[in-house]
Amino acid sequence: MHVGNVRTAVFNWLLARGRGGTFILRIEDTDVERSTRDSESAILRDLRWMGLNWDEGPDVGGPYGPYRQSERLHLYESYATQLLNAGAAYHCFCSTAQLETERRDAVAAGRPALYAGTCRRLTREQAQSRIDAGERPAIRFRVPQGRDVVFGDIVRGAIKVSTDVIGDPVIVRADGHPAYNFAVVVDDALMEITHVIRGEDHISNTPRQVLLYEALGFPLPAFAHLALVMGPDHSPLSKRHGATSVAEFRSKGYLPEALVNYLALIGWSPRGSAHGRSAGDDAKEILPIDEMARRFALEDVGHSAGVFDEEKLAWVNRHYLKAADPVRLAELSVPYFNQAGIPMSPNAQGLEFLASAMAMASASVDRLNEVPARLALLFDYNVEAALGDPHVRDEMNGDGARAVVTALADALAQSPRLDRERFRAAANQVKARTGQKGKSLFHPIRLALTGRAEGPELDLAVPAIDRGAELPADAGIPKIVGCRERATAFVAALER
RNA sequence: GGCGGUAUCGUCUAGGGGUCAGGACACGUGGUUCUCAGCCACGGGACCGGGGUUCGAAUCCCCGUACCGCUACCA
Repeated sequence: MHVGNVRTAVFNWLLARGRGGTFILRIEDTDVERSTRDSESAILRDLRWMGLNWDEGPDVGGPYGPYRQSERLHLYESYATQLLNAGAAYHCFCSTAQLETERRDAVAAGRPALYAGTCRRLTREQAQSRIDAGERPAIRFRVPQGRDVVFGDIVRGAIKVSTDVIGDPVIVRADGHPAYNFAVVVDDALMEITHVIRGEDHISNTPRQVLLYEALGFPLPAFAHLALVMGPDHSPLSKRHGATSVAEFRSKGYLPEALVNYLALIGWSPRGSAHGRSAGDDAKEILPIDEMARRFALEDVGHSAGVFDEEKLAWVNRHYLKAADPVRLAELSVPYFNQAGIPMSPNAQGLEFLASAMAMASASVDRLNEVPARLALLFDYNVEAALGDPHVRDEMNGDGARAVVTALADALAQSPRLDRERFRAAANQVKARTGQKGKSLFHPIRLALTGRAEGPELDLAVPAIDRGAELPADAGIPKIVGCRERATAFVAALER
């Protein structure tokens, strides 16, 4: 599912949930080519992951089923027949080639490119005899000429279109499948849909549909057309802009609540939220989905297209990462460790350990896929690689740094596994022995204990390393070398 | 080509006849007595153009321009 489409789903969901409405999932699978089992299950999977639960749908059923258009063919057929009998629709035998020629001619002549009406005046007898002769016609809706169709749009206000620029649309294809514009009208009416909220690419379809509602004697729902989501170059968001599908954002390690929150912010802001001279609590853009539902109003939705900004998505994601349950984060991170070449399948104890180490990653990372890099210092401690770095070598050539590391190894030699207090005590001991402080004290310690010049706070990292070193082999976590062993190995390597 | 839609910092937006045009992301600077990230503070940065209405227009109206959509027996 494309994020632009889920955003539409988000707005629908928000309205339904905020007003005690019913959120319905209907599968529009009248295009046999494009509609597959996979595409349907992918939609369900993405929607579920996003937390956009539905009250009625193909999987849960409901009083207005079935919820797949492919299972409602008899309904469309019956309404098409009704239209045919009323003279509001007619059979069309025109070939695609003929249609194409007519369209090109119309454009060349500066006329609107619409159906020429060739079969409009065929009598029912003429049509019937051609059908009997084996021709397979489509069914077109007879658009009344010379009047304006006006419909209200909650987002944009009244929209008026002359029927003179609307060609007679095909409502049933030659293969018997209904066309989109027809199927949705029948379904929306039968399913008693009150609000049709969709992308603005459908606004030109709406007049045709309004005409169909009229011809069928159905009451009109409320319409709301949402501006589209664009890429940074202001063209429709597509692959070349990077990730575009829910599945891709999921696999990059965005949290669903963050994606939902961010998507809702494109084209909508809570009334008065960003308003005023100073930012108060109301100015918060971080809003849990239920809170958004409570505040959501279609009237507050913007009119113009919005550019999808992954930087801002990442910012929103960070907020949710910080607030998330560490155990959940630990579970979600496991696949990323495996991808990153840190194979693991933690049991409960391993997970608990991972969760305890999560704080040093979740507060400083944009996405879950960055967690392994942030926590790699736990698992791959490599003295040779560290000393192979010219900068590290350089720093360790200083007498001060050398003394710090040696003193550290000494201090840790007798020490039990470090927790935060013991680490501080050890650091103070080194400080007293060497006279080094601040950066020239802690940076060599960091190098010796993590093998890296940068990383999480040592107060967090050091205890995590030693907790990991105590883990039994069956915890499902790669073996972790403790700080004592690291310091010793580092000094030894330095002396070589 | 025809028809429809849209136009406030780079981006998402608030506002709307008289405002220092506000906030958020991003960016820059400084702080956080180990680093990166984070966090905090401060800073630069916008009303598409032209007419009209009005004492006064970014705001209302018209035209233009740009962008987007539709113009399918796709949805």
